[in-house]
Amino acid sequence: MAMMTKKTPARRPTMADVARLADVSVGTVSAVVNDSTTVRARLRKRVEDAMAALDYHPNEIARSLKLQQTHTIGMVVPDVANPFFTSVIRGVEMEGRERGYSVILCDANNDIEEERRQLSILFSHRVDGVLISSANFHAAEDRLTRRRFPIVFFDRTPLGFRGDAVLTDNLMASYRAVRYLIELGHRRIAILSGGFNYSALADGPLPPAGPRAARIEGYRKAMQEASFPISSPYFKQGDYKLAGGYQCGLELLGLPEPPTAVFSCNNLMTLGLMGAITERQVACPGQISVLGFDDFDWVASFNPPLTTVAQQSCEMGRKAMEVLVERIESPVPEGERGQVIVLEAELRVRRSTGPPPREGRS
Amino acid sequence: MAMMTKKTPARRPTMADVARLADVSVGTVSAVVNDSTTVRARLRKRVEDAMAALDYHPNEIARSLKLQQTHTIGMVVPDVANPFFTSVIRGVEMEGRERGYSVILCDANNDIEEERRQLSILFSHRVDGVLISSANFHAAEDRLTRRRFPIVFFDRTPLGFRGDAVLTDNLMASYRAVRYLIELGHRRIAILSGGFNYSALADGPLPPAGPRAARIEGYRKAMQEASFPISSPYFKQGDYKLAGGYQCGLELLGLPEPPTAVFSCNNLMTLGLMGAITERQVACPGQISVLGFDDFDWVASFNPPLTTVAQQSCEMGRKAMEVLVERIESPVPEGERGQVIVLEAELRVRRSTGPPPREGRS
DNA sequence: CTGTTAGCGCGTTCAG
DNA sequence: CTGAACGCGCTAACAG
Repeated sequence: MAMMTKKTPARRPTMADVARLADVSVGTVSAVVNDSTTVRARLRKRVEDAMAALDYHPNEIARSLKLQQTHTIGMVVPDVANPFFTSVIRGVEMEGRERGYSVILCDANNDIEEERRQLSILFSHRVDGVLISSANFHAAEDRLTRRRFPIVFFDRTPLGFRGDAVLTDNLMASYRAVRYLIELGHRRIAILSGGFNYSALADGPLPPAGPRAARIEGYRKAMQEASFPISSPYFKQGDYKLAGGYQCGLELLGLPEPPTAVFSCNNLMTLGLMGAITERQVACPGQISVLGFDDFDWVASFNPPLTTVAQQSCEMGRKAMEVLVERIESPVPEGERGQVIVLEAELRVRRSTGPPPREGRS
Repeated sequence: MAMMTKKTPARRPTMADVARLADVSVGTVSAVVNDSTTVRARLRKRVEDAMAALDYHPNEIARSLKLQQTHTIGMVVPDVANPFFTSVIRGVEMEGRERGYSVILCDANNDIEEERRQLSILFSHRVDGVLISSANFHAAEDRLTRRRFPIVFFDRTPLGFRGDAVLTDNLMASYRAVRYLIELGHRRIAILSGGFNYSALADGPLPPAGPRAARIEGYRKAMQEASFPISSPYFKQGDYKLAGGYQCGLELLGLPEPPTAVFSCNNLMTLGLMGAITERQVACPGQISVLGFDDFDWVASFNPPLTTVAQQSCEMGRKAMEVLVERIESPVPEGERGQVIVLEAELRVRRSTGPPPREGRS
């Protein structure tokens, strides 16, 4: 029963098919596919016609097996839904397209175990390299960097990192942001930072040392330089998520002496904060100024339009891909350090920041 | 010169290496990798240890070549940066992970020529199937559906489509949205729709028939049912982008008799519209109510929080992947129609909608 | 210039 | 249960 099922299941044309139709050898077909110049125009034409007639697409899998390279790279991000990463992905895509690389996208979902699994799958697929914003640098560095496998970190790197990476100058970015607030006349400035939201910390010896520490440090530096105290009720740890920003916002607003400005280190938390401000009917920037990290379409349409520090997210993707391809095509010499590219962020002043209210001045 | 470059360039362990180390045959190693039950526990253990010691990852490329399937699918979206697609991608990722498929992401950038190229690359990579929100159904349908290549459309489909697809019930969604506005007492209701922004239209016989037509139709139906006139100044065509929404918003607000409510068919245009409203200092929802399409983190944090129609974007991704895998693993019988899954959207009432101002009532 | 052929790493058969 | 042999589609080296 069911004898003739799957007989010739829509087999895709192979080089041999093309060769047969064009009445040449597979070697010749291969030559025209890889456009070696050693094929006469007439023959080439015949081959190309045959390819078109058969709708032949070279089997990249077979080619990969032979050439030992797949023209595919893996990209693992902690959260595809975060607009920052979305924008980086876009940059990677663009650059990849131009350089002939496809990208396999993996969402690690901020889960370190998942990340390990994803990496393993990428290895199996024999990607030529990996782009990663890792939740666990230690493991990733150990498994990849030491093995001389082409890998470029972006957004986050481990402490004392020696490989290739593309990063934002977070310290300078947040320093400038807070300085701007200070110049506006603010003195009671709160910071809404992320907490350690990675389980990675439980078992890894290295702290994430991602953007978080640098952003806090920039705040600290600016405050200290102005000889302003950093009072602990103004130092809030969120969860990098909307809910945390909302909660911290309510707490800040409920303080006996609330801050006149808040520097929010993360886009999602900024949203939560604005939600709290709107709900409590506090005037922004009249009563409280808000300066957030990351700039997207929606921040300018907010009410009020948000002043932000804009990372060059798309550019970060492009550069990361560029460096990766460079490494793939000419591996780094023995014992050489990788290159770390640092991107500047830009302060975009809109209307959520202004001078502090009267009673807020010294 | 340079005699010994690339000598053994960090060769990855192969099955033969594992077999040698475990002192078994490759056949046995293969058996444990594919966990055939025909391997004794003791032997299996030895093989697994060897794999771990060598950090062996099965070569998925070789396996793909042999098995004629890559466990990889291609996903092409018109715009990776659009939060709607981001969310769909997330769903696809999740479902793919569970079912053992990796996804190669392609951003067609709303460019039809680019889409064609991406599809060709995906074919070359021998993806097992494709998920697509196409800018050009005609070409895509022709090239894929007719060839019995597993493909699932999402978000947008061609008119009279007969294959597999996962869609939102856009007509019902917008009908309900507009009805809600009508029940609130509005009568002068404007619609902010997208225009034909795809060059596809120039050469294809089929209109995109994406969400656009259905959303307009829902509006028309609700208005007609209430016997309200659809006045042409209230029927705005944007460009699906922020700038277009802003521009249309200004025009709407500048009308001698401005609408008391606006139904915006696209998330980016909603943002532009809100920008215009904020800038003109028009009270929302006091003077004008706004109801937008698509629901994301930021809409609830807006001032005022936006009332929206929420598509099940993540679910759309999951379902699309589910159907695709189903097709891959058991191809549709000759002549059978594909299945079209329709997802309901949900109205999320927040504070950007309210009754019309006094002078707006009949 | 063009044809022929040996693997790339793996899964599968088949005879032990 | 094992070991050897073949072929998936392609590239590159060599032979003509």
